[in-house]
Amino acid sequence: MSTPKKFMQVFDRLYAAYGPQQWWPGDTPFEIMVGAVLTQNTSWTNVVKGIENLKANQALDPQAIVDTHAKRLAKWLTPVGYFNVKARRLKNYCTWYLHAGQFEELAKQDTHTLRESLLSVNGVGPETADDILLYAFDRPVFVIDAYTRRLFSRLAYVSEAEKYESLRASFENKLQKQNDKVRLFNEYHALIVNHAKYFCKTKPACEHCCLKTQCQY
DNA sequence: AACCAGGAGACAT
DNA sequence: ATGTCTCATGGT
Repeated sequence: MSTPKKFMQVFDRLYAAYGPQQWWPGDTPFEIMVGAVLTQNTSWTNVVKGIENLKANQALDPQAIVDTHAKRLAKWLTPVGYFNVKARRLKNYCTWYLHAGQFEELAKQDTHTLRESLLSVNGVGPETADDILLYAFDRPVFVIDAYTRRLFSRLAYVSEAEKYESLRASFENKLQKQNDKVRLFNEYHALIVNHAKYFCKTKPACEHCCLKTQCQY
């Protein structure tokens, strides 16, 4: 149905409109991992405040997070929203992360093994896992999020009902022949998220406005 | 003042 | 396998 060329044309238009995005916002792989968990169904501006709180308490560290009582952790995560679940999820993640030997050991694993291991953590679903794989471990996986679904279903390149794994496989397949997929996937997902600011606000959305820099409808 | 944000898990059907 | 509910603050 949609050709690989179309998927690159969308990328080219987004890149031409917005330029390189310099993702993921975060200084270290671990900070990226924390951000990936905290941003679940949450705006990034809220996540920043939570990460600032962690930093201010010397708690942007896996051992510190494991050692911090959930109640105290949740308090730091207040501005993030879902602070009780996310405190629990962060602790789950950090327990796994420390047990697995942190970045150095995990970086030795092949992408599939690492992905399955990430998904075994309670609180890490497919999108969070792929955020971490792409942005912390530089693996060529295409992240599917709500914006990706919305944009490409509005463009009628995919159906709204398509499931996560199917979409991911589809995107990765369409872009298989591109070189430097890590960089491409990195920019592509970031551009889609950035572009979401300009999504058509009308309901139902018009089908053709979603790739214009400024929707005038 | 409703509505949504860079999802995921528990649970019922 | 597929729906529905819950989690929660902050910005429009």
